[in-house]
Amino acid sequence: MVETPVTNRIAERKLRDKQSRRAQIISVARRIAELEGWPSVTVRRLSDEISYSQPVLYAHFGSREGILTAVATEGFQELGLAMEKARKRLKRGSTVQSVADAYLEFAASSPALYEAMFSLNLSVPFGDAATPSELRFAFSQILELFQERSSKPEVLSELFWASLHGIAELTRTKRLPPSRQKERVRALMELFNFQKRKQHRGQTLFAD
Amino acid sequence: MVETPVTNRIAERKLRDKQSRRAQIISVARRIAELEGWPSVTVRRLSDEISYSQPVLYAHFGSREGILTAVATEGFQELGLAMEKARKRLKRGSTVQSVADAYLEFAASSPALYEAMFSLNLSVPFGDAATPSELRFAFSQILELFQERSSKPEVLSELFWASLHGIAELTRTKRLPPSRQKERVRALMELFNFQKRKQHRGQTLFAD
DNA sequence: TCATTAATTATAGCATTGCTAGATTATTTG
DNA sequence: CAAATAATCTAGCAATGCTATAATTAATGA
Repeated sequence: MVETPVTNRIAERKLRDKQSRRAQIISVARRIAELEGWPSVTVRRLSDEISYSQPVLYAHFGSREGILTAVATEGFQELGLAMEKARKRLKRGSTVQSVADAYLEFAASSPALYEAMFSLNLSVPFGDAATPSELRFAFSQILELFQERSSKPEVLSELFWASLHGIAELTRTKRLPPSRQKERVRALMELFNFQKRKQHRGQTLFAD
Repeated sequence: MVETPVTNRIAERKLRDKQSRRAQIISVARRIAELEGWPSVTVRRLSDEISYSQPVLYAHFGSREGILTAVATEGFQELGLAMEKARKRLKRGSTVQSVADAYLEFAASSPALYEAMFSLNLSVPFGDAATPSELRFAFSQILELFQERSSKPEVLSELFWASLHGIAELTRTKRLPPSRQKERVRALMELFNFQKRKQHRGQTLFAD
Protein backbone atom coordinates (compact mmCIF):
# COMPACT_ATOMS: atom_id res chain seq x y z
CA MET A 1 0.00 0.00 0.00
CA VAL A 2 1.29 3.43 -0.97
CA GLU A 3 1.19 6.04 1.78
CA THR A 4 -0.86 9.09 1.08
CA PRO A 5 0.50 12.59 1.86
CA VAL A 6 -1.93 12.81 4.76
CA THR A 7 -0.54 9.68 6.30
CA ASN A 8 2.93 11.10 5.94
CA ARG A 9 2.09 14.35 7.61
CA ILE A 10 0.44 12.56 10.49
CA ALA A 11 3.46 10.37 10.94
CA GLU A 12 5.69 13.41 10.85
CA ARG A 13 3.64 15.23 13.43
CA LYS A 14 3.71 12.19 15.67
CA LEU A 15 7.45 12.02 15.32
CA ARG A 16 7.77 15.69 16.20
CA ASP A 17 5.59 15.23 19.27
CA LYS A 18 7.61 12.25 20.29
CA GLN A 19 10.91 14.06 19.93
CA SER A 20 9.75 17.15 21.75
CA ARG A 21 8.43 15.07 24.61
CA ARG A 22 11.69 13.21 24.73
CA ALA A 23 13.56 16.49 24.89
CA GLN A 24 11.23 17.71 27.60
CA ILE A 25 11.87 14.66 29.74
CA ILE A 26 15.62 15.13 29.42
CA SER A 27 15.31 18.80 30.21
CA VAL A 28 13.19 18.23 33.31
CA ALA A 29 15.51 15.50 34.53
CA ARG A 30 18.48 17.82 34.15
CA ARG A 31 16.79 20.65 35.97
CA ILE A 32 15.76 18.53 38.93
CA ALA A 33 19.20 16.97 39.12
CA GLU A 34 20.99 20.31 39.21
CA LEU A 35 18.59 21.71 41.80
CA GLU A 36 18.09 18.73 44.09
CA GLY A 37 20.47 15.98 43.03
CA TRP A 38 19.98 12.77 41.04
CA PRO A 39 18.19 10.82 43.78
CA SER A 40 15.33 13.29 43.42
CA VAL A 41 14.98 12.38 39.76
CA THR A 42 12.45 9.58 40.15
CA VAL A 43 10.30 8.23 37.37
CA ARG A 44 7.16 9.27 39.25
CA ARG A 45 8.46 12.79 39.70
CA LEU A 46 9.28 13.07 36.02
CA SER A 47 5.93 11.70 34.96
CA ASP A 48 4.23 14.25 37.20
CA GLU A 49 6.21 17.14 35.77
CA ILE A 50 5.46 16.26 32.16
CA SER A 51 1.86 15.29 32.99
CA TYR A 52 2.07 11.80 31.61
CA SER A 53 1.89 8.47 33.34
CA GLN A 54 4.99 6.45 34.11
CA PRO A 55 4.71 3.90 31.29
CA VAL A 56 5.12 6.73 28.78
CA LEU A 57 8.60 7.35 30.11
CA TYR A 58 9.40 3.69 29.78
CA ALA A 59 8.15 3.73 26.20
CA HIS A 60 10.68 6.47 25.49
CA PHE A 61 13.74 5.34 27.39
CA GLY A 62 13.21 1.79 28.55
CA SER A 63 14.44 2.47 32.04
CA ARG A 64 15.44 5.17 34.46
CA GLU A 65 19.04 4.52 33.53
CA GLY A 66 18.09 5.16 29.91
CA ILE A 67 16.94 8.64 30.86
CA LEU A 68 20.14 9.40 32.71
CA THR A 69 22.19 8.05 29.82
CA ALA A 70 20.37 10.39 27.45
CA VAL A 71 21.18 13.32 29.73
CA ALA A 72 24.81 12.26 29.91
CA THR A 73 25.06 11.99 26.14
CA GLU A 74 23.68 15.50 25.80
CA GLY A 75 26.35 16.55 28.25
CA PHE A 76 29.14 15.06 26.13
CA GLN A 77 27.76 16.90 23.14
CA GLU A 78 27.86 20.21 25.00
CA LEU A 79 31.28 19.60 26.47
CA GLY A 80 32.63 18.79 23.02
CA LEU A 81 31.19 21.95 21.56
CA ALA A 82 32.52 24.06 24.42
CA MET A 83 36.02 22.68 23.92
CA GLU A 84 35.86 23.12 20.18
CA LYS A 85 34.89 26.73 20.63
CA ALA A 86 37.70 27.29 23.11
CA ARG A 87 40.22 25.63 20.84
CA LYS A 88 39.27 27.72 17.83
CA ARG A 89 38.83 31.21 19.13
CA LEU A 90 41.92 31.23 21.33
CA LYS A 91 42.41 34.84 22.20
CA ARG A 92 45.31 34.90 24.63
CA GLY A 93 47.43 32.13 26.05
CA SER A 94 47.82 28.68 24.62
CA THR A 95 45.05 26.54 23.18
CA VAL A 96 45.79 24.03 25.90
CA GLN A 97 45.03 26.62 28.53
CA SER A 98 41.91 27.70 26.73
CA VAL A 99 40.54 24.17 26.49
CA ALA A 100 41.41 23.41 30.09
CA ASP A 101 39.51 26.46 31.23
CA ALA A 102 36.51 25.50 29.11
CA TYR A 103 36.52 21.97 30.49
CA LEU A 104 36.66 23.02 34.11
CA GLU A 105 34.14 25.77 33.57
CA PHE A 106 31.74 23.22 32.09
CA ALA A 107 32.19 20.84 35.00
CA ALA A 108 31.82 23.58 37.59
CA SER A 109 28.72 25.16 36.11
CA SER A 110 26.80 21.90 35.60
CA PRO A 111 27.93 19.60 38.38
CA ALA A 112 24.96 17.25 38.15
CA LEU A 113 25.40 16.92 34.42
CA TYR A 114 29.08 16.18 34.88
CA GLU A 115 28.16 13.66 37.55
CA ALA A 116 25.86 11.87 35.11
CA MET A 117 28.61 11.77 32.51
CA PHE A 118 31.33 10.40 34.75
CA SER A 119 30.24 9.40 38.20
CA LEU A 120 26.92 7.63 37.96
CA ASN A 121 27.33 4.06 36.88
CA LEU A 122 25.72 4.29 33.48
CA SER A 123 26.81 1.82 30.89
CA VAL A 124 27.97 4.31 28.28
CA PRO A 125 30.25 2.53 25.82
CA PHE A 126 33.70 4.05 25.51
CA GLY A 127 36.45 3.24 23.11
CA ASP A 128 34.70 0.58 21.15
CA ALA A 129 32.54 0.42 18.04
CA ALA A 130 29.38 1.32 19.96
CA THR A 131 30.82 4.56 21.34
CA PRO A 132 28.35 7.38 20.62
CA SER A 133 29.53 10.07 18.23
CA GLU A 134 29.15 12.71 20.97
CA LEU A 135 31.86 11.04 22.99
CA ARG A 136 34.18 10.64 20.03
CA PHE A 137 33.71 14.27 19.13
CA ALA A 138 34.44 15.46 22.67
CA PHE A 139 37.61 13.45 23.04
CA SER A 140 38.76 14.41 19.56
CA GLN A 141 38.91 18.01 20.75
CA ILE A 142 41.52 17.05 23.29
CA LEU A 143 43.35 14.82 20.86
CA GLU A 144 43.56 17.71 18.44
CA LEU A 145 45.54 19.71 20.99
CA PHE A 146 48.43 17.29 21.02
CA GLN A 147 48.19 15.99 17.50
CA GLU A 148 51.26 17.67 16.11
CA ARG A 149 53.06 18.48 19.28
CA SER A 150 53.78 15.03 20.49
CA SER A 151 54.98 11.71 19.21
CA LYS A 152 52.29 9.99 21.23
CA PRO A 153 49.19 12.14 21.00
CA GLU A 154 46.89 9.50 22.49
CA VAL A 155 48.96 9.09 25.61
CA LEU A 156 49.32 12.79 26.25
CA SER A 157 45.66 13.43 25.49
CA GLU A 158 44.55 10.74 27.87
CA LEU A 159 46.81 12.07 30.57
CA PHE A 160 45.62 15.61 30.04
CA TRP A 161 42.01 14.49 30.12
CA ALA A 162 42.64 12.45 33.26
CA SER A 163 44.21 15.42 35.00
CA LEU A 164 41.33 17.68 34.10
CA HIS A 165 38.85 15.05 35.17
CA GLY A 166 40.64 14.54 38.46
CA ILE A 167 40.60 18.24 39.21
CA ALA A 168 36.97 18.59 38.17
CA GLU A 169 35.82 15.57 40.12
CA LEU A 170 37.74 16.23 43.32
CA THR A 171 36.50 19.79 43.24
CA ARG A 172 32.92 18.76 42.58
CA THR A 173 32.94 16.37 45.51
CA LYS A 174 34.51 18.99 47.81
CA ARG A 175 37.75 17.13 48.10
CA LEU A 176 39.76 20.07 46.83
CA PRO A 177 39.24 23.66 48.00
CA PRO A 178 38.10 25.95 45.19
CA SER A 179 40.39 28.64 46.56
CA ARG A 180 43.53 27.19 45.02
CA GLN A 181 41.88 26.24 41.72
CA LYS A 182 43.62 28.92 39.67
CA GLU A 183 47.01 27.93 40.95
CA ARG A 184 46.32 24.29 40.22
CA VAL A 185 45.43 25.03 36.64
CA ARG A 186 48.48 27.25 36.31
CA ALA A 187 50.67 24.41 37.55
CA LEU A 188 49.02 22.03 35.12
CA MET A 189 49.81 24.45 32.31
CA GLU A 190 53.44 24.65 33.34
CA LEU A 191 53.62 20.89 33.17
CA PHE A 192 51.96 20.56 29.80
CA ASN A 193 53.79 23.41 28.18
CA PHE A 194 57.07 21.93 29.19
CA GLN A 195 57.29 19.91 26.03
CA LYS A 196 57.88 23.07 24.04
CA ARG A 197 61.06 23.94 25.83
CA LYS A 198 62.43 20.74 27.18
CA GLN A 199 65.82 19.61 26.00
CA HIS A 200 65.78 15.89 26.11
CA ARG A 201 68.05 13.14 25.06
CA GLY A 202 66.98 9.64 24.22
CA GLN A 203 63.43 8.63 23.54
CA THR A 204 60.70 10.62 25.16
CA LEU A 205 57.00 11.06 24.79
CA PHE A 206 57.32 14.62 23.66
CA ALA A 207 58.19 15.86 20.23
CA ASP A 208 60.73 18.63 19.81
CA MET B 1 28.34 2.68 92.59
CA VAL B 2 31.75 1.16 92.12
CA GLU B 3 32.00 -1.38 89.34
CA THR B 4 33.11 -4.83 90.29
CA PRO B 5 35.82 -6.62 88.26
CA VAL B 6 33.15 -8.96 86.98
CA THR B 7 31.12 -6.08 85.61
CA ASN B 8 34.21 -4.76 83.93
CA ARG B 9 35.02 -8.00 82.25
CA ILE B 10 31.49 -8.36 81.06
CA ALA B 11 31.55 -4.88 79.61
CA GLU B 12 34.86 -5.60 77.92
CA ARG B 13 33.58 -8.78 76.39
CA LYS B 14 30.52 -6.95 75.14
CA LEU B 15 32.73 -4.29 73.61
CA ARG B 16 34.87 -6.92 71.92
CA ASP B 17 31.79 -8.63 70.51
CA LYS B 18 30.48 -5.34 69.27
CA GLN B 19 33.73 -4.42 67.58
CA SER B 20 34.20 -7.79 65.96
CA ARG B 21 30.67 -7.72 64.65
CA ARG B 22 31.25 -4.24 63.32
CA ALA B 23 34.39 -5.44 61.58
CA GLN B 24 32.49 -8.41 60.21
CA ILE B 25 29.81 -6.20 58.72
CA ILE B 26 32.41 -4.01 57.03
CA SER B 27 34.22 -7.04 55.75
CA VAL B 28 31.11 -8.66 54.31
CA ALA B 29 30.02 -5.40 52.69
CA ARG B 30 33.42 -5.07 51.06
CA ARG B 31 33.41 -8.60 49.78
CA ILE B 32 29.96 -8.34 48.24
CA ALA B 33 30.80 -5.00 46.69
CA GLU B 34 33.97 -6.27 45.03
CA LEU B 35 32.22 -9.39 43.76
CA GLU B 36 28.85 -8.02 42.70
CA GLY B 37 28.92 -4.25 42.98
CA TRP B 38 27.54 -1.85 45.57
CA PRO B 39 23.88 -2.17 44.57
CA SER B 40 24.04 -5.77 45.78
CA VAL B 41 25.08 -4.58 49.22
CA THR B 42 21.62 -4.29 50.74
CA VAL B 43 20.91 -4.14 54.43
CA ARG B 44 18.86 -7.32 54.18
CA ARG B 45 21.68 -9.13 52.43
CA LEU B 46 24.18 -8.03 55.05
CA SER B 47 21.88 -9.02 57.90
CA ASP B 48 21.47 -12.43 56.30
CA GLU B 49 25.20 -12.95 55.94
CA ILE B 50 25.99 -12.06 59.53
CA SER B 51 22.91 -13.89 60.82
CA TYR B 52 21.42 -10.94 62.63
CA SER B 53 18.28 -8.98 61.95
CA GLN B 54 18.35 -5.64 60.19
CA PRO B 55 17.93 -3.41 63.25
CA VAL B 56 21.24 -4.70 64.58
CA LEU B 57 22.97 -3.13 61.59
CA TYR B 58 21.21 0.13 62.23
CA ALA B 59 22.30 0.03 65.85
CA HIS B 60 25.88 -0.17 64.62
CA PHE B 61 25.93 2.26 61.74
CA GLY B 62 22.71 4.26 61.77
CA SER B 63 22.12 3.86 58.07
CA ARG B 64 23.25 2.06 54.96
CA GLU B 65 25.34 5.07 54.10
CA GLY B 66 27.02 4.75 57.47
CA ILE B 67 28.18 1.27 56.53
CA LEU B 68 29.58 2.44 53.21
CA THR B 69 31.29 5.35 54.91
CA ALA B 70 32.98 2.95 57.32
CA VAL B 71 34.21 0.89 54.38
CA ALA B 72 35.48 4.01 52.64
CA THR B 73 37.32 5.13 55.76
CA GLU B 74 39.01 1.75 55.99
CA GLY B 75 40.00 2.27 52.38
CA PHE B 76 41.66 5.58 53.09
CA GLN B 77 43.56 3.98 55.89
CA GLU B 78 44.85 1.25 53.60
CA LEU B 79 45.68 3.63 50.78
CA GLY B 80 47.62 5.83 53.18
CA LEU B 81 49.61 2.88 54.47
CA ALA B 82 50.33 1.64 50.97
CA MET B 83 51.66 5.03 49.93
CA GLU B 84 53.72 5.40 53.07
CA LYS B 85 55.31 2.05 52.43
CA ALA B 86 56.04 2.98 48.82
CA ARG B 87 57.51 6.30 49.82
CA LYS B 88 59.82 4.79 52.39
CA ARG B 89 61.21 1.69 50.81
CA LEU B 90 61.91 3.24 47.43
CA LYS B 91 64.16 0.78 45.73
CA ARG B 92 64.62 2.13 42.22
CA GLY B 93 63.28 5.21 40.52
CA SER B 94 61.92 8.26 42.25
CA THR B 95 59.66 8.31 45.27
CA VAL B 96 57.08 10.05 43.13
CA GLN B 97 57.05 7.12 40.75
CA SER B 98 56.89 4.67 43.60
CA VAL B 99 53.92 6.38 45.22
CA ALA B 100 52.11 6.77 41.90
CA ASP B 101 52.47 3.07 41.26
CA ALA B 102 51.20 2.24 44.73
CA TYR B 103 48.20 4.52 44.31
CA LEU B 104 47.17 3.09 40.97
CA GLU B 105 47.82 -0.44 42.12
CA PHE B 106 45.53 0.15 45.08
CA ALA B 107 42.76 1.56 42.89
CA ALA B 108 43.06 -1.21 40.33
CA SER B 109 43.08 -4.07 42.80
CA SER B 110 40.11 -2.86 44.86
CA PRO B 111 37.85 -1.04 42.43
CA ALA B 112 34.73 -1.22 44.58
CA LEU B 113 36.64 0.07 47.58
CA TYR B 114 38.01 2.92 45.52
CA GLU B 115 34.51 3.61 44.26
CA ALA B 116 33.24 3.90 47.83
CA MET B 117 36.03 6.30 48.67
CA PHE B 118 35.58 8.61 45.72
CA SER B 119 32.56 7.92 43.57
CA LEU B 120 29.64 7.06 45.80
CA ASN B 121 28.08 10.14 47.22
CA LEU B 122 29.00 9.61 50.85
CA SER B 123 29.27 12.67 53.01
CA VAL B 124 32.85 12.16 54.11
CA PRO B 125 34.19 15.46 55.42
CA PHE B 126 37.29 16.70 53.65
CA GLY B 127 39.55 19.58 54.45
CA ASP B 128 37.77 20.77 57.55
CA ALA B 129 38.00 20.12 61.24
CA ALA B 130 35.85 17.00 61.02
CA THR B 131 38.09 15.31 58.47
CA PRO B 132 38.91 11.79 59.72
CA SER B 133 42.52 11.09 60.57
CA GLU B 134 42.69 8.38 57.91
CA LEU B 135 42.13 10.95 55.20
CA ARG B 136 44.65 13.37 56.63
CA PHE B 137 47.20 10.62 56.85
CA ALA B 138 46.63 9.50 53.28
CA PHE B 139 46.93 12.95 51.80
CA SER B 140 49.96 13.74 53.96
CA GLN B 141 51.80 10.98 52.14
CA ILE B 142 51.40 12.86 48.88
CA LEU B 143 52.17 16.18 50.49
CA GLU B 144 55.39 14.73 51.82
CA LEU B 145 56.57 14.06 48.28
CA PHE B 146 56.61 17.71 47.33
CA GLN B 147 57.36 19.22 50.69
CA GLU B 148 60.90 20.31 50.00
CA ARG B 149 60.86 20.24 46.26
CA SER B 150 58.40 22.98 45.61
CA SER B 151 57.56 26.44 46.80
CA LYS B 152 53.88 25.50 46.77
CA PRO B 153 53.65 21.94 48.04
CA GLU B 154 49.88 22.04 48.48
CA VAL B 155 49.22 23.05 44.91
CA LEU B 156 51.55 20.45 43.43
CA SER B 157 50.26 17.75 45.76
CA GLU B 158 46.68 18.47 44.87
CA LEU B 159 47.50 18.43 41.18
CA PHE B 160 49.41 15.19 41.49
CA TRP B 161 46.58 13.62 43.44
CA ALA B 162 44.05 14.86 40.90
CA SER B 163 46.04 13.37 38.04
CA LEU B 164 46.32 10.02 39.75
CA HIS B 165 42.66 10.09 40.64
CA GLY B 166 41.70 10.95 37.08
CA ILE B 167 43.73 8.08 35.71
CA ALA B 168 42.41 5.67 38.31
CA GLU B 169 38.81 6.70 37.88
CA LEU B 170 38.76 6.80 34.09
CA THR B 171 40.43 3.42 34.04
CA ARG B 172 38.05 1.96 36.59
CA THR B 173 35.04 3.09 34.61
CA LYS B 174 36.50 1.74 31.35
CA ARG B 175 37.00 5.17 29.85
CA LEU B 176 40.69 4.61 29.32
CA PRO B 177 42.16 1.43 27.85
CA PRO B 178 44.42 -0.41 30.31
CA SER B 179 46.80 -1.13 27.45
CA ARG B 180 48.41 2.31 27.48
CA GLN B 181 48.49 2.60 31.28
CA LYS B 182 52.24 2.22 31.59
CA GLU B 183 52.88 4.91 29.04
CA ARG B 184 50.46 7.25 30.75
CA VAL B 185 52.22 6.88 34.07
CA ARG B 186 55.57 7.34 32.38
CA ALA B 187 54.33 10.58 30.82
CA LEU B 188 53.04 11.72 34.19
CA MET B 189 56.48 11.05 35.65
CA GLU B 190 58.15 13.08 32.96
CA LEU B 191 55.87 15.96 33.79
CA PHE B 192 56.38 15.80 37.52
CA ASN B 193 60.11 15.23 37.40
CA PHE B 194 60.56 18.26 35.22
CA GLN B 195 60.97 20.50 38.22
CA LYS B 196 64.33 18.97 38.95
CA ARG B 197 65.83 20.05 35.67
CA LYS B 198 63.82 22.99 34.52
CA GLN B 199 65.60 26.27 34.09
CA HIS B 200 63.08 28.92 34.82
CA ARG B 201 63.14 32.64 35.18
CA GLY B 202 60.67 34.67 37.19
CA GLN B 203 58.31 33.18 39.70
CA THR B 204 57.18 29.67 39.18
CA LEU B 205 55.55 26.97 41.19
CA PHE B 206 58.62 24.86 41.23
CA ALA B 207 61.63 25.31 43.47
CA ASP B 208 65.09 25.01 42.03
C1' DT C 1 -20.63 9.36 8.96
C1' DC C 2 -19.59 5.81 11.84
C1' DA C 3 -18.15 1.27 13.22
C1' DT C 4 -13.63 -1.15 13.38
C1' DT C 5 -9.00 -1.39 13.99
C1' DA C 6 -4.70 0.36 15.70
C1' DA C 7 -2.25 3.48 18.53
C1' DT C 8 -1.55 5.66 22.70
C1' DT C 9 -2.11 6.40 27.53
C1' DA C 10 -3.65 5.36 32.28
C1' DT C 11 -4.68 2.41 36.35
C1' DA C 12 -3.33 -0.49 39.52
C1' DG C 13 -0.30 -3.47 41.31
C1' DC C 14 4.24 -6.32 42.18
C1' DA C 15 8.72 -6.89 44.21
C1' DT C 16 12.44 -4.69 46.38
C1' DT C 17 14.50 -1.22 49.08
C1' DG C 18 15.88 1.60 53.49
C1' DC C 19 14.24 2.14 57.80
C1' DT C 20 11.70 1.70 62.47
C1' DA C 21 7.94 1.02 66.22
C1' DG C 22 6.75 -2.27 69.24
C1' DA C 23 6.96 -7.01 70.89
C1' DT C 24 10.01 -10.61 72.52
C1' DT C 25 13.79 -12.82 74.35
C1' DA C 26 18.12 -13.02 76.80
C1' DT C 27 21.16 -11.13 80.30
C1' DT C 28 22.37 -8.83 84.40
C1' DT C 29 21.34 -7.32 88.99
C1' DG C 30 19.65 -7.17 93.80
C1' DC D 1 14.47 -16.27 91.99
C1' DA D 2 12.19 -11.99 90.49
C1' DA D 3 12.77 -7.45 88.63
C1' DA D 4 15.06 -4.58 85.62
C1' DT D 5 17.90 -3.76 81.93
C1' DA D 6 19.87 -4.75 77.50
C1' DA D 7 19.79 -7.07 73.19
C1' DT D 8 17.37 -8.78 69.42
C1' DC D 9 13.54 -9.88 66.35
C1' DT D 10 8.99 -9.53 63.97
C1' DA D 11 6.28 -7.16 61.20
C1' DG D 12 5.26 -3.44 58.76
C1' DC D 13 5.55 1.42 56.37
C1' DA D 14 6.58 4.38 52.63
C1' DA D 15 9.06 4.96 48.49
C1' DT D 16 11.16 3.13 44.39
C1' DG D 17 11.66 0.94 39.50
C1' DC D 18 9.00 -1.39 36.57
C1' DT D 19 4.95 -3.73 34.01
C1' DA D 20 0.45 -6.44 32.87
C1' DT D 21 -3.76 -5.10 31.74
C1' DA D 22 -7.51 -2.05 31.06
C1' DA D 23 -9.24 2.18 29.12
C1' DT D 24 -9.15 5.72 25.95
C1' DT D 25 -8.11 8.16 21.99
C1' DA D 26 -6.98 8.55 17.20
C1' DA D 27 -6.85 6.72 12.47
C1' DT D 28 -8.99 3.98 8.81
C1' DG D 29 -12.14 2.38 5.35
C1' DA D 30 -17.03 1.37 3.97
